[in-house]
Amino acid sequence: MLVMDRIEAYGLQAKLFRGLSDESRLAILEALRDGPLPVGRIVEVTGLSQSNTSNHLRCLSECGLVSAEQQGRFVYYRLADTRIETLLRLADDLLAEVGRRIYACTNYRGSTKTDTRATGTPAQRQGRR
Amino acid sequence: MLVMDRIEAYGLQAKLFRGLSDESRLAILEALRDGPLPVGRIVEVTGLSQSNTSNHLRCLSECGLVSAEQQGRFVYYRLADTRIETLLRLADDLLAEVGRRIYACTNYRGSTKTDTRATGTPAQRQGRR
DNA sequence: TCATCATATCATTAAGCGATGATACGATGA
DNA sequence: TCATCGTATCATCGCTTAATGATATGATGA
Repeated sequence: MLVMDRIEAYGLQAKLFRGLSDESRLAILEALRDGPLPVGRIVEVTGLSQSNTSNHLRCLSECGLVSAEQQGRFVYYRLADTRIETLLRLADDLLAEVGRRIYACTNYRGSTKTDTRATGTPAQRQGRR
Repeated sequence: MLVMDRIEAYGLQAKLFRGLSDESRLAILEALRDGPLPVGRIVEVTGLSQSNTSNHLRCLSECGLVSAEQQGRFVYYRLADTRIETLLRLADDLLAEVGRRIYACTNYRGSTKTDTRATGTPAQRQGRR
């Protein structure tokens, strides 16, 4: 069977991986590994701006990667499926082997860029408070 | 430990997932599941253009997802690690559950777009030959 | 009701990145 | 050596999309 005939199917996989292909979203998912958190807490932990965090959460939520639950004026987010963790761990395993090469891969500037969130690195911002 | 302190680490994961977040590259990886193939064969199977295929192969190769081996004037590509297959299968599992939502997710136009490779869909192009 | 807090939305901007077409490279056989 | 085949490279273009700042929405308590 020609792969071509099923190329449409890759759209979904591509979307899933695209959702996971952003440092900020990965940081959010990681933050949620230990359990549900309200948005404000996610903002603190990740160092992302409030609107940026909210945008990413909407993205993750619409894609079914996280789920939301309102409690009072807080909205708690949690990982929607345990397999998301599994996927992330498997990626870690793979990275243990090919990580060095991926690091050297210049096709995607995403991870090599100087951090553009707010000003300076998250660590720097943390120090400034 | 604040996730923030390790945010740099997500760069690698992000890159890995970004490498997997493209329909064309997924099609190429799928094509290589059954064993090594020369570039020309990949071009046929996926319906991608030659230069486009070559570009993606370079990307995948530099990131360590596929490996290349020259044989005569052909260059055979293969999956570099079995865990790549595992990762793709796990993604399939996850998609079985959240696939519908991801399909409805409009944050990424990538997979919903009308196919812009060459003219028309790959299937249409195949029929034209 | 009003002020405030927590979160969401939106327009804008700048950069990322995939596809293409032309061209270069390198191996092979005549 | 020359023509050809298989593959790689490169510049260019247009769409995609992450981040920001301002603003809106909605819940809560005084």
